[in-house]
Amino acid sequence: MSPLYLDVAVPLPVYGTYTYSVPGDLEVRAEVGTRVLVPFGRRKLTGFVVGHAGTTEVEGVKDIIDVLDVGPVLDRRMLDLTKWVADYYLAPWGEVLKSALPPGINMESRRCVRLTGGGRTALNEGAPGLTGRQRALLEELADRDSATVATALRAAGVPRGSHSELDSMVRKGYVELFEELRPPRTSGGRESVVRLTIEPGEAASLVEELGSRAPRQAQVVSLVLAAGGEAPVAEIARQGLSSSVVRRLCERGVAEKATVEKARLSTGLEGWGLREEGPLTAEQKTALDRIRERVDGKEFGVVLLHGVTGSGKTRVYSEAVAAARETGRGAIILVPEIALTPQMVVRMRMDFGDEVAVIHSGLSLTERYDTWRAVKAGTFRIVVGPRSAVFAPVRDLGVIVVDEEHESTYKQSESPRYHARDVAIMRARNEAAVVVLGSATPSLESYLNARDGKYDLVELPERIDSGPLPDVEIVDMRDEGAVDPEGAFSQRLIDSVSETLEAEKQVILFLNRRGFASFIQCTKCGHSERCPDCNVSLTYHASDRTMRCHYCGTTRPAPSKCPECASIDLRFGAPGTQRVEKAVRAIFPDAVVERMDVDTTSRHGSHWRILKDFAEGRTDVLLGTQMIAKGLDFPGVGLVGVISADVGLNLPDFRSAERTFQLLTQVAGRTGRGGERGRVVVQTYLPEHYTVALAKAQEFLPFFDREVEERESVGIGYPPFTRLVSIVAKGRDESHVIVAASRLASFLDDGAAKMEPGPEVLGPAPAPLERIRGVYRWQVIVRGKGGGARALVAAALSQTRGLKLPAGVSFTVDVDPLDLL
DNA sequence: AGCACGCCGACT
DNA sequence: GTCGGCGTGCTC
Repeated sequence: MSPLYLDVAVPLPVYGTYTYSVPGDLEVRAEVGTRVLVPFGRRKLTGFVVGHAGTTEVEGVKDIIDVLDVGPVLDRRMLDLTKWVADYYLAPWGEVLKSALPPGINMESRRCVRLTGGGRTALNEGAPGLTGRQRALLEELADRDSATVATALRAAGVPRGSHSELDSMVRKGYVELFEELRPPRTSGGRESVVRLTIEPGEAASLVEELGSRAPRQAQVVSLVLAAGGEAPVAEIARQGLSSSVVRRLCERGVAEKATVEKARLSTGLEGWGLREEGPLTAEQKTALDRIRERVDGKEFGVVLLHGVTGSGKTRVYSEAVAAARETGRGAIILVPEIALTPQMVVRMRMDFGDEVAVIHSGLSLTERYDTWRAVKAGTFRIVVGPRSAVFAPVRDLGVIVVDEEHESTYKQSESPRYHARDVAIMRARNEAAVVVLGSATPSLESYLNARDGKYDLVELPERIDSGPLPDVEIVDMRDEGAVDPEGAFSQRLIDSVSETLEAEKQVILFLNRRGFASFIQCTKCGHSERCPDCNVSLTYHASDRTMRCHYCGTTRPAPSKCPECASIDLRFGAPGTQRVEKAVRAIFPDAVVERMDVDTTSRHGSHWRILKDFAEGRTDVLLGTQMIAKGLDFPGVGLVGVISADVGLNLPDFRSAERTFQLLTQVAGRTGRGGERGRVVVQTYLPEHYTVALAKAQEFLPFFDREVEERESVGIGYPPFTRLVSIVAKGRDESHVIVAASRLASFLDDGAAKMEPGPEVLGPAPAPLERIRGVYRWQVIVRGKGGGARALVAAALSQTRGLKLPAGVSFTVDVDPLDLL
């Protein structure tokens, strides 16, 4: 008995699923989990079959056009997982499904335009009676076969949204519109490779042996060796070597030809040779025992590894993956940014060879698709990748590693706003797998879960082969003050930089410039105004000279003198990296200075160029934002200077202390890598702030305890003691935005009153970024214990969606927001 | 997200 | 009087 109707989720910001009927000839193929091409309004797009229905109430049901897959691309588990993500993060299921699949595989129709014969004639005759724009459009189209309507109009300089030029051209018969259905990305996905069948050592001596006798064969062997034991035949041909050379090698029995899935790392990071490693430390062994126990028992569990970089976390990850493989299971290793973790890629490659697929931004859409298919097919059993790799279709998953689990890159900033670590935990729960979280500065929520026994906690001590902890000096800027005209440097920091440069060591200057918010701070006592209810800095609003709390909306007039010490010496904000660069160049005219922030790295590759120049000693002073806090090791660094530790602390956000501590710890770790004791100088107006004071000691635990206290004590508490949902109303008409936000807030208030325990509704208040490009933003925050806040918002949204709201206002919902900016 | 329909100002 | 701009609402 075939189902009559399909439930189809579409990848659009619409909620719920759509019902389609199935033509008889497609009934067998339209299984749950396949993608289907469906008519949607005037267009066609790819939807996902998420269920079957025997009957429907919906009128005007349309037929699906086609089934795009042979067999489901999404199995039951993946459907369940994505459904959970959609429900939990209040995101459309179709959007989640789309982001769980490789990008670029979905068909969609696009409206395209091409020149007609008449149009070409008109153009050749000088296009009489046409406007300049129409002419430009024809000329543009004459150059190419066809273009999408949008591209053609843009190229011809027609303002966005104006179709009249096009319409009149169509009427004249010069151009015609047609619909193009972009096909899914399919490529062969396979390629022919040469693989050495002998050991690398053996191969190396073979190169010598062949030497001048068979130079071509020697060349091929060394080429393949350099490529990591396997190289595409096409690559060898590109070097001007004929295939007969390869054939000889195969006949010789030292190599073989094979066809493989074409998905490999193209960065040349492969290395040979086994690293000499001692036995596991006691702590590593403990961690591994915990992991193995569960992997072997096919039991869900989470293990948190707390240890600094180089304390051997990567080795534990590798052993965990090995444990999974020994029982025939696969693994996923999530990394915050693949470009910054080449060591992880090399390590996994070395330990697991061609079982490993690496997903990185350098892959083309085709390569991503091919990799995904190969993972699904079981060709790869281990996937290393960023956030989205949590959805990799690894078969029989045994282990998920989340490296640097506290990193905010794991939270997607666009819909669906999921947190890859949390999705990983949910996926592992569903598939009876083990999650290994690792960090030197764990997130408060993970550490708390560990402390409370929900996770296994394993502390890894400082690595043995490293130098002593760097010496951290705090410069109290209230006493010392800035001595340069740009207001950036204390005399002590200038002296430290001079000494370091004289000793021919390198300097890193760090300035967390993420702060957009101007704040008012007293230069005498360091006081900055905070909200008594929310324990966050009040933000200065220049427009009406007020201080406002962005959580609860409290407003008070901006002080003209410090409320604590009555000083009138108040300052607004702090200098940014550009201003600091100017200062550095003025104070140290002979030093080679390089600045690294979003502005200097927008050009492709400049990121690497700057880091490479610094790593290789061509730069004396590297100045930058948190970009420089992560990634590569710089053994030549003698000093890390933090221009201001305060910028992050003054952000109106409950996580500002945690972020600052993580950043200070990370940036301090950039020095002392060469075995010598490094030096860190931190400038601050808040030397007594627990974050700064405890960062000096570089110990996580005291900070954790203190921060837990802070979070727990503010009202009903901040995460992880409560959970937040942030809703931002956005629109061009400020009064409409306020009305919409207020109405939503009262809706939520009513709902909260009926709940036990009732979540708390904060706001509406202007978002810290109150207006971006003419769009006003007002925020409502719901906080509650357990799933209360989420449930309340879900209920309110389902009602407000049918409710008449002021025109031109949309809501952005963020469940478990990492920040409230 | 597209895409169409529908309602108000400057021109043939 | 139309053309053409942009807001409002729907898509099984």
